[in-house]
Amino acid sequence: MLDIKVIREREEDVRRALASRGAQVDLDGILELDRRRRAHLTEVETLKNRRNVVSKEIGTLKRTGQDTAALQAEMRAAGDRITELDQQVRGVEDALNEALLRVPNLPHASVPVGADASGNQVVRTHGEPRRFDFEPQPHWQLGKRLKLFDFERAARMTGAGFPLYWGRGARLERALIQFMLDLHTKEHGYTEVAPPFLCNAASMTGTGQLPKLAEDMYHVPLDGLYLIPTAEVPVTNLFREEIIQDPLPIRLTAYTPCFRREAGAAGKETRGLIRVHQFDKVEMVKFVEPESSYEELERLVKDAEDVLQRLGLTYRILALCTGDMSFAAAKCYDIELWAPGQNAWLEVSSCSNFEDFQARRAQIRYRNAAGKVSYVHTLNGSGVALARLVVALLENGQQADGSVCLPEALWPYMDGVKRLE
RNA sequence: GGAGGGGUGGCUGAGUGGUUUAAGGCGCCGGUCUUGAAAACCGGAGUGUCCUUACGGGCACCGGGGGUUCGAAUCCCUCCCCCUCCGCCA
Repeated sequence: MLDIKVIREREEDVRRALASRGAQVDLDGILELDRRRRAHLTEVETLKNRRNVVSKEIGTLKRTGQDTAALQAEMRAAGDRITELDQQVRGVEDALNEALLRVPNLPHASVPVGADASGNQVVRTHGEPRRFDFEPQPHWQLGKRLKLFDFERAARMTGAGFPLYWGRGARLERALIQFMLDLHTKEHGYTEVAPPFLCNAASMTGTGQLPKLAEDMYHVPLDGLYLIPTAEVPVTNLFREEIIQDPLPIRLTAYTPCFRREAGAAGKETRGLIRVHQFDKVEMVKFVEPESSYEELERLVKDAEDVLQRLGLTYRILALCTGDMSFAAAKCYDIELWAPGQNAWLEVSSCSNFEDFQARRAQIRYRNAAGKVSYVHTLNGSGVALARLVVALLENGQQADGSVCLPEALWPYMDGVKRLE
């Protein structure tokens, strides 16, 4: 959420920044609500002041046995008017808040300007796409022959897009989770947390999934809960409505499954594991002081890259442009893996700095060096998302006979199994 | 799911309708004293928001929301959470 004071005082800057990301926002309407809110407040608070003073006076008069009927009658009328004005204030505040919750974050000055994904910039590429002396197969063929997963049975028990891993496929999934958590906790300085997989509406609003993206989530109306689309939600909301007492930065990592309805994506990239309704992911989340958040963003990307480098995979880093960034991000890097069976790059991580956008929504604050309470900056990034990581491992490690060589870093996690065959 | 007990500031803990502008204690910050520290003493300190160039002032906040009243931490309704016991259960 943007600070209404910033909108009020730097209206033209805000307009320009929102336009650069192609956002349609009724700033005039928001500013008008803001004006009305303040005008109403001034009026009702003057009345309340009078009521407080007179009520105290009534108390004093009554103690000395004097008649207060006239004053009480006057205050009753004032009370009615206060009730009326309070309702107006609430109405305006609700409308203002509702509008502000739908305004996206402002892009950082370093974000490339562009209208859509074609404006994204390749920051760096690591490794070379592997050359094959045979026709590389897509992962669904490799996985079927090696009995790593069973999409047909999973579709029968649940539905399309809910993968079922089998045998060494299931083991590979678990091994990768373990490998990534170990790396982040033992070498990158993160603390592991294991959060709930469902969150309430307030948490979903805090990180920015609600109100705009409701149709992208699985909802359990009976309990008012949503299945998490990413561990970002529970882990960022860990400190919701708190003034954090622990020293910053706080770096957390969590494994969770992720659930996404992928509304509107039907028929697109739906084959195999590329786009699914449930996938596993290891996430990294940081709470930092504003001064260091961009430094922390670069470190976050490095921590995600380390996973891929140790697995010997070819990837590239994209700086997303203004028009392609997600709602809450001020700056975002995507990491894409090369998948030879698709002849395409697959997004396996999105590393974002939200600055104080989520912190303001979720009321996550800390005391700065001067002792003043202020909003933290929040960041998160996948480190990394599993299903597509498995795709890249299978397609890059495949041999002419259809077997798959696993990178050395995984051998200890696979009981020494070096090759799936 | 049933019954009972609770939710007050960073922590602890008083407060059942009007000098409560939320007592006291602990912790915290500043000062005096000291070579330094501790102790003691003195002082300070919440969050949000509105008005104001500033100085300063107002309003709101005692788990959330609503109500009664001239006036609510206090009374009423409702929801949430925590604790104890019972039931069920991996």
